[in-house]
Formats: sequence, structure tokens, C-alpha cells
Amino acid sequence: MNIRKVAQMAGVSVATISRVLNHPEQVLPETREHVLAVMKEQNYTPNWFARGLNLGTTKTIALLIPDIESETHQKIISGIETVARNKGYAVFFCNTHGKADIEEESLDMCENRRVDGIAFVSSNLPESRVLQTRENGIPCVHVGKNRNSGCDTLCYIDFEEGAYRLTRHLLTFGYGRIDLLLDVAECHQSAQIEAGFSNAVRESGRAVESKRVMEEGGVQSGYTVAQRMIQRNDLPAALITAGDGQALGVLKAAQDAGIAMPQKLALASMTDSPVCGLVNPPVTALELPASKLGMAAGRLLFDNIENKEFELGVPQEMVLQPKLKIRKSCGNLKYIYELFD
Amino acid sequence: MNIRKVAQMAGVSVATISRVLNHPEQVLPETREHVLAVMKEQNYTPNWFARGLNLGTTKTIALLIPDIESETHQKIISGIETVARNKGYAVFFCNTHGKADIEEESLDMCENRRVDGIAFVSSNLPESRVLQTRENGIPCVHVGKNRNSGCDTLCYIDFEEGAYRLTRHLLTFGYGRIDLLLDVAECHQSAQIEAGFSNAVRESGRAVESKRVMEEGGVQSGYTVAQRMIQRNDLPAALITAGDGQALGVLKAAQDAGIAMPQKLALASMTDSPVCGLVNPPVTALELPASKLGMAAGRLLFDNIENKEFELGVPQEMVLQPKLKIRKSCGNLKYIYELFD
DNA sequence: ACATGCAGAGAAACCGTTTACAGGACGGTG
DNA sequence: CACCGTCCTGTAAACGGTTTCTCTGCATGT
Repeated sequence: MNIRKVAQMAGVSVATISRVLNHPEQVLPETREHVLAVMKEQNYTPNWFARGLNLGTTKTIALLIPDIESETHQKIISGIETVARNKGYAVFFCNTHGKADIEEESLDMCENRRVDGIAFVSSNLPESRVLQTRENGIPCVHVGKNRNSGCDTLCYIDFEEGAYRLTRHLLTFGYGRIDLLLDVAECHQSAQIEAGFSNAVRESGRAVESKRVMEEGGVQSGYTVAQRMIQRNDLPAALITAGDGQALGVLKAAQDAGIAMPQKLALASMTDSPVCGLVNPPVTALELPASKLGMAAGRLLFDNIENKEFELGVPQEMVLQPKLKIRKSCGNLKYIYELFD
Repeated sequence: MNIRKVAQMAGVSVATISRVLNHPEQVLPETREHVLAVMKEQNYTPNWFARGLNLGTTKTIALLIPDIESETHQKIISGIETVARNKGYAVFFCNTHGKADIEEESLDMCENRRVDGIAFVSSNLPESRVLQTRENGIPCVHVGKNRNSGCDTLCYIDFEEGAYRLTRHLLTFGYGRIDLLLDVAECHQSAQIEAGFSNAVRESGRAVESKRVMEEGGVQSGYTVAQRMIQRNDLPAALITAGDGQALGVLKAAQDAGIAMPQKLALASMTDSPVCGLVNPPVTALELPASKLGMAAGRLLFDNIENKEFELGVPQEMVLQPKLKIRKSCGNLKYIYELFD
């Protein structure tokens, strides 16, 4: 069922049909009703390809994301999808598993399909490749990469500031050695966390000699690392983990070894999750505005799509701040406040 | 950059360019190389719309899913995306938030865009609407709906069998009253769970008088319900929850009230999650083959896409079985076995 | 020398829209 | 009555590919 057949059945020309759909006010109300009736009767829907072919716009964006299992990523997806839907855009979803070759392949796919814009979440692609895409006229935004990555047009959560505040919070309690447990997978992020952490420690007048243990993320790895520390009798007074998975693993290891928290080991995580509030003791963590990050990415992207004619050609940045969720795993705040009273 | 310009630059006709891309063997190797060189130099990529317009195939499928936050759904998405990528298909992702009107809207979008197939996850759409789409020539599969839903071409996890086995497991320990905590949101699923549960109880020679408490899912609601039961002194000997969130809530409530598990309250969940194995005691649960479900859906869908000419017109079903993960929250199995030794 | 077959390349029709342009009806005005 | 503007509608040319059909040139066999 194409526009010509509908036109024939309705006894009008194809132009009229097209106008009924795109500029209804230009056509006589009774003709319009009649055409609409025929369209419904034949359940006709206009062919997207033919439309896209001469409009040159696809009303489609693409989202490249390394995985979907992380809660943060889910919320980013949700946020960006919401913005897209409200603008009448469809979204291609590409799970890149963090592999550069799959990203490359997905990017080719996006260019072929003439998407109107692309959002990269924590991409591993060389920036030159992305620039090339942008030169082909497709706006691109990066999510979760910060300005040190060499990319422009990006939005991210300020992990440096977050780590700084979280570390300051721990320092309030006067803990001795504070360790940092990072995650090899997210190197850009790790650098930021380390910077914020170091700044806070240095400001407190100490040398930054606290060691950092690099490991992969996840509950199991947190458990293993903590267990090893306990066995070697090498436990710090406080530990900051890059992810909530690691934190939960550490907590479990401490529980299993009968180590009191926060008395013998204070714990804080750079990312929050519902479980962090449920365990015993509840774990202090940074609540990431992930869903807002997704929406911010969407807004930035659509801003670039809709205002192509005023191209800025200058780095654009949106930075969101995480929120410190103080719970019991770092110590009793009230006690501290009483000390100062 | 279009095919005509490339043709002009390469000194050949458009047909040759097209053949280089689609039927390379039909064109002289040296011409082919030359054309490819020009294409790369101009970084030309064929226009997807023009292509789709006369091929009638879009190499795109759509995935309608009520939300992305559930772990099960993530895995389904991942599974189906993997299959699609390997087949060279792109996937439209539509988060419907479980609302029928957004589903309807998304479905219209999919028809407009002439997707080659659609996977509905736990859809709320009237089946007649889906049938209409199928009559328009777009293959559709349902994921997570069972045969009682009135849909055909579906794949799902056998919750009835799962509930049956889980209940039998609990009955092994000889518990008295066993309650079922369902989730109003997932009614089809609830009905299956109830059926399996009832069968198992009835088979054991008891009357199925155990009461069921309907509630919404989630940790908080599990906590509230359990707390209420404890206050009213109305705790069953064992409790089966529809979701792992609820189970964790119940566990927390029991811990807070000092109720020993499994001695005073045994607990099992119809869905597993990593946290279930981490809490104390670890919670017995059904491990759902969610990622396999996604892949199964993908296979079923592509089977219908690729073999349109042999249309079956007959219900097709793929049923996957969940796996019982026995942990500590229902009692010590060894003890039971010793009794029988 | 000539018929035959075949491989490679070009011309043109087609896919289903949108839209610039043109045309026709109608009513009001000089 | 001629003229003009306003409204509505129709015609036809894009958009950028794919593919069918046709044509050319060359090698082969007789």
C-alpha cells in the first residue's frame, strides 16, 4: 500500500495525500477527512525510507554503550531514550562490550544509516575517528569522558570532586592510612578518582603514600583483595572502592573474618546502589546522577542536532556533581559532631 | 557524495558502482579496485534510505521492553542484541515503561520504519494489534509471555515448573505453612507461579490454604510486608517471593527483628541475583536463563524473518527451564539427607 | 571471413515520498 | 466584464540507490 494507491482510492493526487500528513492546514477539511478515512481503512503508513530519502533526516540517534549490566549505564540509557522519545526520535542501541572493533563496526553502521546524532558512552575509539564522523555532518557527544580525554562536546560526572569530598569525609574521622581500590577497566575515571583523592589527602597535610591496589571490578574481586589484605595483616584504617560491587565484596570479606566495621575498617564506595543501603552496616557512597547524565547527554546531542546551522566548533561541556550519601560504614557522624560541640 | 558523483570520478557508470558493492564478482577486478579506491578517497557510503527504498528490507529489528532496570531484562536485551549483531542487523530500542500507549506509539514507529521484525518483552498490547502488525508482513515474537496469554510465536521461562520445583524443595524440609508473596505488576507470571505452587502443595496431600499476599515488587515492599507479618505474629514457616528484591527485603526485616533464618523462617525467591548469594544466609532462588531467553527470542525472530516464504501460520513456542540454586535460606540439606540415610 | 557466445558496462525504469510550480475555481473590486 | 488575489489541488521533478535490459567489443570455432 503506497501513496499512489491511496491517492487513487481517495480520488485525489499524491500531493494531497502527502499534504494531509505533513501540512494538514493546506487541505480542505472535508477532503482531509475523506483521505484520512481511506488511509485508516487501508491501514496505510508512509514509507520511512522514501521520506528520509528526500528529507535527508532520519529522526534517529544511536547510542553506543560498552555494557548494559551496570546500573549507571542503564540509567544513562533510560535518560537519553526518554529525551529522544519526547523529541520523536528513535534510538539505535549498540552494545559494544567495550571492544574498539565492535565500536568501529557500530559506528560504520550508524554512518551508513545516516543517523542524526550519536552518543558514545565511555568509548574506546580514537578521537580522530569520531572527528571524522562529525566532519561527515553527524553530531557526536561523549558521555562519561572528561575533558582530559581529548574529546570535546561531552558530559560527565565529576568524579574528581566526588573523590575529593568522599576522602574529606573520611579524613574528618581522623583515620590513619586510607587506601584506594581502583578498577583497571575504567582508566579515565580512575585517574580522576585518584586526583581527587590525592588532593584531599595532601590538603590534610599528609604525604600521599597510601597505596593503591589495581584490580578488576565486581563483588568477587573485592572479596579476594580484602581477604588477601586481611591474611597479610595489611588492612588500612579506611578503604575507598571505585565501585559498589567491590565494596560489597570487601564488606563480605570483613564480615567473614569478624572484622568490625567501621571500628577496624571504614568503607566507602565511589558509586551507590540500592544494596549499599541494605547491608550491615550500610555503606557510605556517592550517589551518581546517572539518569540525569543520560538526559543531559540527550539535551546536548539534540542541541547540536537542532542548531547545526549555528555550529559552535568549540568544546562544550556539561558537568554533573555526585551526591555524598553518608551512611554507617565510615563511622558515626554524630559522635564527631559531639566532639566539636 | 552520491553514487553518481563517484561514478563520474571513476569514469564508469552508476551501475558499475552499485555492482562493485553488491555483486563484486560481476565486475572486472581492475575496474573494481579502481572504483573502491575512489570510494575510499571520497569516503563514500551508500545511502541507507535509497537502498532500503528499493530493496524493501531494512536489516533492522525493534525491541520493545517495559523497563531496563530489571536484571532479567538487561540480559534479554543483551542476548537479542548479540544475535542481531551477528546477523548484521541493527536494533531499535524502545523503553515502554510498561505503558500500553507508549507501546502503541513505539509500534507505530516500528511500522513506519519498516523494521524487519519486532520482539515484544512482556507486552501489554492487545494481541489483535500485534496480529495486525504481523498481517502487514512484520514478524513478531513475544518474550516472557506464556501460552495462556493468547499470543503465538513466543518464548518464555517456565515459571510454573520452576515454582513447582521450588515448592517441592521447601516441602522436603517438612515446613508447615508456606506462603507465597506475589507481585501485582506481572500478572501472567504470577498466575504461573501460583499454579506451580498449588500443584506442589496439593500433591503433598495438603489443602492449598496458604495465603497469598499481593504486593508490588521491590526491596522496600518486601521489608514492609514481612515487618507487618512479624508484628501481627502471623509469620509462615516458609515464604516464597516472586522476586529477589522482595526476598532481600524480607531477609532484612527478619534480621532486624532477630528472627533466625531458616529455623524460624525459611525463604526462597523465584528469581536469582548476585546479591542473593552474598547475603547472610544466602537465599535459595531460581536462576533464570535470561540471556539465553534473549538469544532464543532472537533466533525465533530471525527464523521467522529469514523464512517468510515458508510461513508456518501456527503457534511456535520455545520454553526454557530455570535452575534451582539451593543455598542456605531454606535449611540444611545435608541434615535432611542424613535423616534419610 | 563470418556467425556465435560471453563478459563487462551503460541507459533507464523503478522504489515511495516531498515540494516547487502551475493551474483552476471562486469571489470581490474597479 | 476584466482583473486580481486567495484557496485548493494536481503535475512532475527531485532524492540516491538497484536492477533489468541492451549494447559493445572481443575471443572462439568453423
